[in-house]
Amino acid sequence: MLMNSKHPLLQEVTELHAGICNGLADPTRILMLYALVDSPRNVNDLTKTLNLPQPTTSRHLKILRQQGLVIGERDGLYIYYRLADERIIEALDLLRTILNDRLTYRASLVQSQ
Amino acid sequence: MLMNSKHPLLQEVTELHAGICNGLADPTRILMLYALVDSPRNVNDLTKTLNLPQPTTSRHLKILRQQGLVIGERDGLYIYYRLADERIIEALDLLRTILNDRLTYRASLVQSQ
DNA sequence: TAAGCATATTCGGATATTTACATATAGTTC
DNA sequence: GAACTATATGTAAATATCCGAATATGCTTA
Repeated sequence: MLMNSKHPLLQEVTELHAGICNGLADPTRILMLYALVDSPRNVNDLTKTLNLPQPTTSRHLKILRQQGLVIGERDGLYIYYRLADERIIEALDLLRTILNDRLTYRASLVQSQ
Repeated sequence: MLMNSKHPLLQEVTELHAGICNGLADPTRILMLYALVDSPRNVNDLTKTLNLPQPTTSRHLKILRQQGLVIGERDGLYIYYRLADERIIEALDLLRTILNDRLTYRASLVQSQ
């Protein structure tokens, strides 16, 4: 059961919860997270894959890091980023499925006209 | 498999995907969605439950509507809002679980000091 | 320690988001 | 149609976000 919104702890946890969602709320960051599904990648690698200026990659990675969505580990010259938790992708997939269903439904409406 | 980020369709779908996440990326809206789990609620009801000014409630509901997260249906004087899809809560729960695990882990570190 | 590559940060401007307060619209009932 | 209740929108201020360009930092190897 959900507590009253004035409850301080719930408030704080909900803010963290929203913060995680906020980390996901950008197309570039979503592409980044999916790019990390198979294996860790370094910044340069991501930069090329996503076709971005390198500072932009770093900035988005910082946000993902701050929200605990990715973990970066340095190996010599490179910093390899990986997903902090596989369930992030599960959640993204779930939302993407909702979206797909919606788009498919719209497409079927067009079809039947 | 993920296509190149230059692909126009992927780009568009990913923007919609990010839009959905953006709809979830606010503590008030998260509380709203959870408040709708058991049954539809009208604006006044939500306003009181969440302890908000009524225009604030309406504005957040508008965003949730635009992202297809809730559906509002008028019944006479009231507009009842309900979740557009149960999987929204599934996704939120999944993310909340990740958060809980993280917080629990931190708490256990404190405990063992 | 100098050079070089990988990554991060800073700064600026443009744009978007959130909120409060006031006001408007929509539907109902008398 | 006037009064009333429920909901939505306009406006303005505060705050946050995003990006490009320039620059800084970190690590490695010579």
